[in-house]
Amino acid sequence: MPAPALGYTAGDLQGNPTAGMKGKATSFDIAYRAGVSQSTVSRALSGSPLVNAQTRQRIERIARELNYKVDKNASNLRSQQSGTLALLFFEDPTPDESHINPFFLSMLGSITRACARHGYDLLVSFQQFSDDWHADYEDSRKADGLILLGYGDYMPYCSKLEKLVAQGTHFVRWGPVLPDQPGISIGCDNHDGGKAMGAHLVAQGRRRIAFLGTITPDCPEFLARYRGHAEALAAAGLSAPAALQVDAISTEEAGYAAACTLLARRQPFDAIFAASDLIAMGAMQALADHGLRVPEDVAVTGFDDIPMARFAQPPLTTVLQDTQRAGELLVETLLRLIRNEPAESRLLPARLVIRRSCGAGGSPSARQGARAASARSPAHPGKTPRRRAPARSPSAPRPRTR
Amino acid sequence: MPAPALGYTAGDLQGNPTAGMKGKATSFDIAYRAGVSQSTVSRALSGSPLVNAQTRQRIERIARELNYKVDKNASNLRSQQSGTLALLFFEDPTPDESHINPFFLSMLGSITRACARHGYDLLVSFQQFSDDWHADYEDSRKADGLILLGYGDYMPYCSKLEKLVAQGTHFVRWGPVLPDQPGISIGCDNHDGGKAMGAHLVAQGRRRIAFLGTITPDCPEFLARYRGHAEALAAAGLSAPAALQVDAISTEEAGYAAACTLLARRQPFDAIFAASDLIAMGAMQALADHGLRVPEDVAVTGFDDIPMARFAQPPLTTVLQDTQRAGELLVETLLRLIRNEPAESRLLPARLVIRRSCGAGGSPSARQGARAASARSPAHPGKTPRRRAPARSPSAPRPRTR
DNA sequence: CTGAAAGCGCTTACAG
DNA sequence: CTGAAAGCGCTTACAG
Repeated sequence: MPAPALGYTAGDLQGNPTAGMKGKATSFDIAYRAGVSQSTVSRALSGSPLVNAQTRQRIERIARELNYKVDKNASNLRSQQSGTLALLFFEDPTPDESHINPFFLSMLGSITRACARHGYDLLVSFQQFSDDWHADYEDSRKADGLILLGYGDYMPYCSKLEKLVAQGTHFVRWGPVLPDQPGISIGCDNHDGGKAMGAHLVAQGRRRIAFLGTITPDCPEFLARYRGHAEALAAAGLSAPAALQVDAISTEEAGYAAACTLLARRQPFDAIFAASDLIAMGAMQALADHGLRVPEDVAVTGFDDIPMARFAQPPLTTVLQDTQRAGELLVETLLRLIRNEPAESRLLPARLVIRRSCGAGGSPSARQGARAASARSPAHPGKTPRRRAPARSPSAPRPRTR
Repeated sequence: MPAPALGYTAGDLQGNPTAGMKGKATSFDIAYRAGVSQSTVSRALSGSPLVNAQTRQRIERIARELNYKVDKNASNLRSQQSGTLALLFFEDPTPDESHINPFFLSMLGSITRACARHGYDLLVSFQQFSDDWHADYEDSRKADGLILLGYGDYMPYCSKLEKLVAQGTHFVRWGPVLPDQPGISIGCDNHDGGKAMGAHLVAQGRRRIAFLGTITPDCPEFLARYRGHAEALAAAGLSAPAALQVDAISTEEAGYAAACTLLARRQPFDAIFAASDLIAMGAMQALADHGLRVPEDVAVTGFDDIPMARFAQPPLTTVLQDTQRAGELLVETLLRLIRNEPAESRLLPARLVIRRSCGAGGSPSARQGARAASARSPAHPGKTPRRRAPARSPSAPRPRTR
């Protein structure tokens, strides 16, 4: 019996396209039906220019008919790359079953999309700091590189980053860009954002501005926001007294507690700059529970512009971190690293988003009117809708005396 | 020169543990150093009981020293499974760069954790309905099974599910459990949740209850909520008039628009049951813009209990879908499918979460008092905090006349 | 308990 | 433009 012509044995491949096919089709099945070698099938399907156009079409048609998909495990093994990026979340403050920080969730969305655009898959994993995460993904060839996301204690984190660098792992990290940072980071210009917010509150006539958020070196992002803020105050001849700063991690609970602590200190204040929106939401809750009005009694602002910031009552003035852009940049940078192209750390601009919680936008009297009107008229509708306060309305500083 | 003893050539492996190692270590490297065969290394590291305890320890130590990790591509290729699940999101209504529904984000969190608990990786992908998603992941052996998540037009979706079933793909889907559903679904008991909410609003004394949310068969989940609601009304001798129902997909924008449409119809109503929290948040915004108070003029309730529901002003009464449990069940069920164990569709109980937006909890007079007090006293703190309204306080029905 | 060997399904020099 | 061959790094019968 003569040896088969093209390196495969006919086996049970005769007959109609799918009859007799056990399990998934392989490139040999396609080759047999197309009357070419398996190499040619591989080339045709991977878009190699070395294939005759007609042959390619025939192969593609057959592949479609057989519902053939290249086996990623085999192709990855052979080509020594995975076509996959791994996203590692760190949730140090909330290792329990609680909800994930919505800001990171937004990042997740944009990273996922960016990966898809670049033809990469995304492996997602939630990590504890104790985990031996630094090695797993790239070493086991599940991913070509890592994206690191999450607040967290800075020092232990840093030493893990060094290990990653030493191992030659490809990674980018979302976080503050610091001088002696191991590896590459993409972050938001926290200092600038904090400064803009401080200046804005001052322009609104606020004079005694509290800051809620941990400002130890463990929390370099909050620290940078605080420093920018303090700089803006100083520029206006104001100070950021220690009595008006309370530590808080980025949760509503911490924000609530921090605001209560602040209130218990009995120091007058007319504004709260919270280091994150979550903290701000908790603080607003606490203020409401103490019978204080936002922004009439206390202006409250946050940082991040998470989706629910718009839906706070009143809508929360905050600093937008452009997660869309961040996700794209993170993925792009990581891909450059993987391809051994030059790549560098980057700071994304922070943008002030002015809503009503800072006292800008809809004036108090308009609010007052609305309230009075609504008291008169229970739910029968048809009134002309009040214009929604535009997100970025210019706002005259309201002078305040304490 | 004698042939090497154990099937590998010494190569550049002499010297200290890592010197001379090009790239990652392989099981052959470990075998060489441990003085055993590569097979034994593989067995030891995969936890086979067929390995001498001492040998195993030696191998494990060396593997640690060399920072060795099993190559997933190779092991997956060989064992024909990936140890990975794929999570496919469908975002039909919002194909743009906008934010993802926070409810699904919560699910993502719980699914990720459930996967980790079971030792699986999670591949995440956002899909358009047009995509040929039904085949890709499992066929290319990137995942052992799929988790399908997302609202969406029901009919086209359904035919894709049939295709998946025909192909023998392992998948579970989050969504309504319907009689002639292809494949396995895990969902929330939307009917029951809607009924509970309807009954609750009636018990609060509300009589003309609007429903915001699309109730065509395209949206079987909203439809089920609506039907449960209507059933509760009927049980109380009330009706759910068509004039008080407005279609809306699950976004704040749609909720805002739907509430405006409702108001423009000039039909009296004293409550809005929104088919989702996002719709409810938008509706509350619209009501506020029309000078209507929640809950004094209109009670508003939602569905999902997304994180920001607690932070609405007033906090939103809603129906909790237990995403923690759902994620776990989704993963567990899929794993059973993959292992060819019996598995079945399941309905998770819905739980009413009572906050202030429905008129229960903190009484109007208390609110009034708080407001008056706050008007008197600008931000100097130290007052006794008002008790936060307990999440599930028993509430006497407040009679209402229109 | 251990080793020698086959083979998972590809990609990619190498040779024409 | 195409084919024959090697080999990616494992797992797993098979034989002792």
